[in-house]
Amino acid sequence: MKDITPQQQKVLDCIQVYINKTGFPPTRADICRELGFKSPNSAETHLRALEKKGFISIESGASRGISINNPEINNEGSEYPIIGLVAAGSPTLASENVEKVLNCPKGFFGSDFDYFLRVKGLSMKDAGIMEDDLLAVKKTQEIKNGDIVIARIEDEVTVKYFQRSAPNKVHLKPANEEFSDIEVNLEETELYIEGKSVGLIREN
Amino acid sequence: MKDITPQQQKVLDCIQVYINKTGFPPTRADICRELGFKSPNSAETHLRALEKKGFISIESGASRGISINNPEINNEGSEYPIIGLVAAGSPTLASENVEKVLNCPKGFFGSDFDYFLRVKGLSMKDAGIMEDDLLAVKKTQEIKNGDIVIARIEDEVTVKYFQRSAPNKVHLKPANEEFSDIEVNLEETELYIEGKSVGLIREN
DNA sequence: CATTATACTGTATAAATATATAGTATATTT
DNA sequence: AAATATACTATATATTTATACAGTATAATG
Repeated sequence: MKDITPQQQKVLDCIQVYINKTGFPPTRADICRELGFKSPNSAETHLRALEKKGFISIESGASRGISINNPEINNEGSEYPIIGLVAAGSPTLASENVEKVLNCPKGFFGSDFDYFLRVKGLSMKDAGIMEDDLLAVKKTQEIKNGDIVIARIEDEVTVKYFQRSAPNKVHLKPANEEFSDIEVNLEETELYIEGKSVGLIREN
Repeated sequence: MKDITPQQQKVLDCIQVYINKTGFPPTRADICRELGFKSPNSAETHLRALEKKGFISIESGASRGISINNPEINNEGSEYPIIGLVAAGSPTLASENVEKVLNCPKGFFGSDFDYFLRVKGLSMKDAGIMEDDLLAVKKTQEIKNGDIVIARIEDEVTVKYFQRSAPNKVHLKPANEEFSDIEVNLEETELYIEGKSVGLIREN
């Protein structure tokens, strides 16, 4: 991140204050009003400079399409992301997968965890895991037989019971008679374990 | 805050997700795209309804001038008691019933609640409520058919679906074939509704 | 039975907004 | 000395956007 000039800092602060106050970013004209500029192009050029330096992002063509880039990892608090549909191949915690964030005390489930996964489908129904439940997922490779795991087979993400049946064979078992076991031969098929479930939340 | 309809909830969620994803609120057209509407007026009328009910504010004339009204600024956690075995006749929240307390953000389940109930038995298994789960219970008498209620019949506490079948008759329905309905004739039997379930937590 | 709320499509338009272009001026870097 | 970045004014315009108006349809309410 390059150096910011005092005037650019003023503009950046102005954007932050405006968002805090109204809930949405300012227009060029709003920035001019706040900072006393007389031409919208004054704001425009500052915005372009801030974008070039990486402090903000500007969505081209969109009104008020300014967002502040905040690389500060907000992990020390207790805001956990809720992951909805995980697009094939994309990293799980990428921001485009984050449905919203949920404030939750650390160690709420006895164990640490990394994110909430919004459950799709009823394949774990008999384990009391229903559609739209939030699974507290701990990213780990330490899996025991019988754990409920979040697994990625080829490009599909699924929640199942984990059972190693042979050195190179893993059974992924649903908890619903209407679904059948998935048998994975590790020599033929790539299996990636995202993590395991350490808890569950249901919002009625 | 008035009741929100399912469709309005969808629109509200859509706005929140859009803001989380982009950093700024959606336009009417954006909402239409996300939810499959074909007319911007579909979004407009939903927005006006949400505004009228107090869920959002709309800045007149401003593009993307939507902000979500969040009266739950108090996301500092509170300590909620976990109620285990409820002794016959004793008041639910009496200290001898408190198993332990759990720190949980206010409004965690969208709605207020008063305590956690440790679930015993599997009578609500098919609703995804398993033994030892914690039900977030809101003490209220506002019960709709289909709500999951915590009911006290004579001296026993039970969790069931609530269904009023006649002015003086209530069906308490389990979600498990192995259990049978409880039919309560209010003229003969005393039925006290402790409250209803507004959420669930499972600690693995 | 009339009214109101919900839930939409479709079209139109005034106003809001991003953004380009043309200048002026000063400081910093190469 | 020339190029580049900063910091602005002023004007113009295509596009975006909010929002009104005209409909259709269904469910709930008094």
